[in-house]
Amino acid sequence: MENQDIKKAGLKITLPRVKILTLLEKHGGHLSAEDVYKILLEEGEEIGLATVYRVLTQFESAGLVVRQNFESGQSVFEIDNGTHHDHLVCLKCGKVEEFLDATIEKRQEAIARQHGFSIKDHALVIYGYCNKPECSAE
Amino acid sequence: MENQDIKKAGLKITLPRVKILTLLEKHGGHLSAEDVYKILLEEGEEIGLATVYRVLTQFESAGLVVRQNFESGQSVFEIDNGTHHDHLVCLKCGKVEEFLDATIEKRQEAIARQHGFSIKDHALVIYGYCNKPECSAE
DNA sequence: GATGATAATGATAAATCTTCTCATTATCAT
DNA sequence: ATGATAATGAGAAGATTTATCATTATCATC
Repeated sequence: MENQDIKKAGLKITLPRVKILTLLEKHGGHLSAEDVYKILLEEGEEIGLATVYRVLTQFESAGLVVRQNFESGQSVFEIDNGTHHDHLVCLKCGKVEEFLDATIEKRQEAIARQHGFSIKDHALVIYGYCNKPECSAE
Repeated sequence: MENQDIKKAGLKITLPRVKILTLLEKHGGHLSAEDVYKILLEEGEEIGLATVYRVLTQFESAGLVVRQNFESGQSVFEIDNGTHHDHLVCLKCGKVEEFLDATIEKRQEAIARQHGFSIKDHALVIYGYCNKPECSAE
């Protein structure tokens, strides 16, 4: 029940917040603020773009969603289900796949330690061409 | 001699291009287009911001420089010395350190293969706090 | 269930980063 | 030196995101 998540974050339960969180859960994928705005408009919801940006940032602070900065120039958001993962992005069709590799995670910790960094976060994105016929060529 | 690099890229040797490439080599670090523009202005050069953006993009296409997209929201550029590496970024002071880990590189190849992706590029950035006293405290 | 303090919304303006336009200027092969 | 062509720079414009602020909704309390 996503309403409880919103409340736990110290935020009031409002229609825009419920709509946005529900959409992200339903969609499952990686949506930009503009994506969220357009989809909600198409579904007949009345919502402002500023509200979408504001709510997504609040959800990020609250740990409800995770922000990803791919090369596209705009941030995309996905539900934070608690399991960290990295991304593979197809440069042709934009498909995003997720992966988690224990070896890489461990090495990162070691590298941060070697450099005297206390690791806070990391972003690993592999860019390439997926195996769809129209993408694999190039 | 950087003039040869510019020529090899199929670009005419112009003052702005030489200035920008020289600055990046001299500085060694990671500069944004705005950084490059300001530094050149301070050095008394006459140059337009549009030219800086244009030239940096051309240099990127030519493989002379590498573009990095950190969380800052703006692209930063560094000379491409041919040796790929990843980055550690301090969230407090902005310090950037470089590293290369063979294990991680190999695992990425394997992961891309497993997912049917032909890997084109990747970006790994570890965010954290460096060991300077003013940064290491959370 | 009504009330009121407070937070949230949405339209718009503005900030930020980057690219485009186009008249002027510089480069370089001849 | 000349001329075809590419490059520059100033400003406009585009794209993404944030700030402003009057109006509206939420929710604890009565």
